[in-house]
Amino acid sequence: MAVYGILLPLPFDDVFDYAADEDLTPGQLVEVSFGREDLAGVVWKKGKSADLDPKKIKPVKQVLHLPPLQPAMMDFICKTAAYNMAPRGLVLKMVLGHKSNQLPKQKVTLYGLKIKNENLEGIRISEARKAVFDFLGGGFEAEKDDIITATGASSQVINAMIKSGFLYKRDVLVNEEAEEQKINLSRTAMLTDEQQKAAEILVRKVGSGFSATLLDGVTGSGKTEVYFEAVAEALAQNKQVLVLVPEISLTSQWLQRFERRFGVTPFIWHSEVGVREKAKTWKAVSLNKAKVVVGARSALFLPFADLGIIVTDESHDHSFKQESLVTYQGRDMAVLRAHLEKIPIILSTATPDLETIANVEEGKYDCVKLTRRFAKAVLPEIKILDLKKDKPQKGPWGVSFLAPTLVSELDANLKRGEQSMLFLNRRGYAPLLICRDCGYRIQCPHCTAWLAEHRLTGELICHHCGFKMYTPKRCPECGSEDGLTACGPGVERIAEEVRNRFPQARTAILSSDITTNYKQISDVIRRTANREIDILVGTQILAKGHNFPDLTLVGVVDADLGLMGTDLRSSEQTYQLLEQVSGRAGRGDKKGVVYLQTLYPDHPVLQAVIEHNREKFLETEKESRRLLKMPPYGKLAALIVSSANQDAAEAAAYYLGKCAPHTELIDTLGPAPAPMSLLRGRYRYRLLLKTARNVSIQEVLKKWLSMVKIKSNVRVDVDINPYSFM
DNA sequence: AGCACGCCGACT
DNA sequence: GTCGGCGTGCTC
Repeated sequence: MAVYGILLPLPFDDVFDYAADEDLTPGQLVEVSFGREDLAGVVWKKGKSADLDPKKIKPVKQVLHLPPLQPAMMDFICKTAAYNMAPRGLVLKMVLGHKSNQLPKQKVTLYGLKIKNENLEGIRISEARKAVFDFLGGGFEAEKDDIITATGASSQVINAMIKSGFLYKRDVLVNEEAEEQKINLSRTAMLTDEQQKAAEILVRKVGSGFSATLLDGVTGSGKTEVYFEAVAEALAQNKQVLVLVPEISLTSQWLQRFERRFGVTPFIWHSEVGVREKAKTWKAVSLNKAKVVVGARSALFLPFADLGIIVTDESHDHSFKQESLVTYQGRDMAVLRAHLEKIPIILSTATPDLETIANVEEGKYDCVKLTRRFAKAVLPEIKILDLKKDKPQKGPWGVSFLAPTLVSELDANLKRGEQSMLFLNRRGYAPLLICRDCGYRIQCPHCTAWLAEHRLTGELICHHCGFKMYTPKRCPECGSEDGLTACGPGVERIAEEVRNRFPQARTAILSSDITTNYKQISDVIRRTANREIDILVGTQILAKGHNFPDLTLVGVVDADLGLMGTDLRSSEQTYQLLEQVSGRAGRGDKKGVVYLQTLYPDHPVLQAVIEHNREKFLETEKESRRLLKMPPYGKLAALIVSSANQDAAEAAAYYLGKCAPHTELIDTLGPAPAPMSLLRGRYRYRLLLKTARNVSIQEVLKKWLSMVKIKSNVRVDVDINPYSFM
């Protein structure tokens, strides 16, 4: 009986000792009992790690019939954990995925709708039940857990629905295996000379070890088609391919382009994919049957058997950063994985961030440029609308948020039969309700934030913790009947104004709280692409890589949003966002126009956007980062000290601050109450650690944290290279 | 993380 | 008297 160290998918950095009589190899997946539950774990090393009573060592229950993790994958787990200051077990948890694919399950029970959505008349339906009906509409089947997470309905609601005959259940064997993906490589792409040259450079990287290449192309230049060539090359060498995309841009549009090129649907991996499907994909990936996977950042932790290339699409996108459980920047971890697997990675974007540019300038990354838009398309003209001069005019529906010039241009565009888009990065109807009579502002009980009004659902919602309440009729403070007034615009309010001004136009809203799942988002995007929509009003989602050939006018309702942020990346992010949004206009053969509404027409970021002058923006931004010794010219880490008990959080934060290292190369700031000083019922304090580039910030953090005894009701979260300081 | 154990306040 | 709040400690 030999003892082995088994890494478990739990928040521990160390392995646990188990005994086995057969010979085990590191990387093998095993089932063990831990406490009262059974878990899948990974054999990490031979020999015992802890000095404990041999009677306590439990036996390995069984070796799972799954391919073992490869050494590069185990190395990736260790390095990801070390870099992000997370326990290795938590990184393993991301690798093993959802619980149900960790242990082989015999069967799984799926639920579907027994009756059609349309036949619901005369039946009283609660909010939760309605969500279940919507989720399972169109013959969709899902596991109970998936229905619960997707709809927020409780399991009692679902049980009641089964009992009263709304849902049927069906048992499915879970050990179904995916067919090997057959890729059609005989197709070829139509590329311009510039694209062809870029593609050739990328193709040559495949199969020649590690390399990182920035594919830097203006919006609409056909980056996707270019990196598809490198994908094709990897597939031709019979290697696997991983394409990482921002969570929301994995729409049917992207998939259609992929299918047109390769004749198959790739395996898809993101948060809305069901447990059963994930188990199938996980296995197919580890058995080298899945050749191409497209997914959100979590797909990076899939155990590929023979990976040949990684692509990150829209690689500047901030949704590659995970901010919960293990905090990591998916794009950076993708580069790390490519390095360990000794394969190329392509970072594709129109708006690279400063870190990536610095890596190119230092020769760590290669760079391939695409400077021209595809076919006849040209870059749109960008015009600034000074809201101080071009003041929005009140209408019979109330306050206006659109400058008269923008209104008349929208009108003209509508008359020409062309499409328009209005962009405002703010969900709901209004960001805040204020009482005109007593000045009271309705705040979230769990966070330092106002509650946003959502008029479509009649609710006030906290955009930070999800707290919801019905919109009160009277002011909760003074009881005034008509005092509550919506303050400022959200997309719903802009859409309301558009409908009032242009009742004949077909309008739609694209916002994560109205279009809540991939199906709905894809639907709006499809209708827009099919010209069934005249004016599309939307948030963030609009900025992401969609292709609407007939869209010729883009209006940015508030270009200043984010310009005044305290975040070191806020001007970079605003620049990227405006550039990306502008990039939606004029992708077909008609020229596009973009209007930026602003109160600060001379702001350098806006000036750089209208001139399409990225260099100018980058130079000023680099200069200020250099002066502040901020990334990429220094390293940065944030410590968030939080507790349900305010005194405990404050005490711990000040104690950390007192022990903070200060040297020539190391600087600490804080503690200060975090910008969101109360979040989800926890009081938060923040400290920032800044070091020179050649210092290992993780080592400094480790030493610092080991000096301080933190009480158990206080949590310290480390964020390496923080994006948001919230 | 998840779970049990255990020690104090509030309520049928 | 008991129910249940969460602070503490443990899992190989």
